[in-house]
Amino acid sequence: MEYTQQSGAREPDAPATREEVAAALEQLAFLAVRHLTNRDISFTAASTLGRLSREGPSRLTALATDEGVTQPSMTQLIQRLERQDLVTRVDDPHDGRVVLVAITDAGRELLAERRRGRTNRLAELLATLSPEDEQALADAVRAATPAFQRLVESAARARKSPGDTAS
Amino acid sequence: MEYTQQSGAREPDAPATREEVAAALEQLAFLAVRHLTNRDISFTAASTLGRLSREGPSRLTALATDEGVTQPSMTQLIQRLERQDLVTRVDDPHDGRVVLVAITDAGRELLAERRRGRTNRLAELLATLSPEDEQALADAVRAATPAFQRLVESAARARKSPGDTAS
DNA sequence: CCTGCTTATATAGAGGCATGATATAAAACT
DNA sequence: AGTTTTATATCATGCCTCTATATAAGCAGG
Repeated sequence: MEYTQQSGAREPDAPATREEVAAALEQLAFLAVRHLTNRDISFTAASTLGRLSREGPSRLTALATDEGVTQPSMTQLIQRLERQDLVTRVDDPHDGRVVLVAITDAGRELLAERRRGRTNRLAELLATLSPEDEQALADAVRAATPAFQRLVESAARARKSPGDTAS
Repeated sequence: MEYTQQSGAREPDAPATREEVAAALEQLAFLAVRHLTNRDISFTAASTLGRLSREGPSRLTALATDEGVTQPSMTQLIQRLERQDLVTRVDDPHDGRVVLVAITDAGRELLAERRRGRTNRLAELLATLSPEDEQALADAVRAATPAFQRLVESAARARKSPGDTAS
């Protein structure tokens, strides 16, 4: 714990505190969840499909740990996705225990479809803003992207080695 | 549909497109769900509690429509929250049909606890960044906040009057 | 007052999604 | 060969959501 927990009133020119950034990111997250979420498949399902799309066929247990769910949860999820023809299962010739899960073309199409839907909804939302606001938002996104990218990577690492404060 | 759907290659100095903003928000949503989510209660449960905290006792049906779930879903959710002593139900003296749902002190405490947890986790994450990255993120958040605030309000209005493209 | 319409909430049944505990089977290691 | 470890599956349970339907209170007209 090396950050300082500030809670008093701030001067007008003071830099944004971590708490400010946290609050803003939180609000952003709520917006994202409420307006960019498709109801068709679950978050874990979408995330797993995306992973299979990026990284190719994977073992069940690897998927489970990467997605942060238990192995039985992943088994069930894969069974459902299989029923929907979004993934297929192939036995590993080198190891009779493992099952390799691979995304199907239908799975890829679903991912693309979801992405289109999200982008369109967001575009509609952005279209309600004034051009100045939209520009400000776009500039901020541009400016923040590299740092945010590293934040996401750091977060991914944090998941692997759980030095977290228990929650 | 008055926005233009751009999809070609972009010049290096081109302004951020809506697709870029969408991608950024998407990544943020993933980060949020993976790292800012407490497993104790669901998203809808937390959001409903927050609403009850902000807006005071409300009818079941009003909560359902505001949260975008069906009335039976809200009935069940409230039943669960009631079992956990996070909300209470009071009969409306003016209308024998309605049940007013109110947050309890325990509910408020849970909200505060969750917020503390999220902020702390995010602060830890931010602390892993270089000072430059953290500054960049803070500056971007500051710059984007007013526009983003209006975006959130616009989004809230959009939920009320569903002129959406079906998804 | 009684019939019928609307509104507010509840119940029933089904499926997705997660869990912990446990079973099975293949691989690996004495 | 026997034991342990690894990979996956199954079971029972609970949350969360849905659609369809039931109950019950308010409301309107005869």
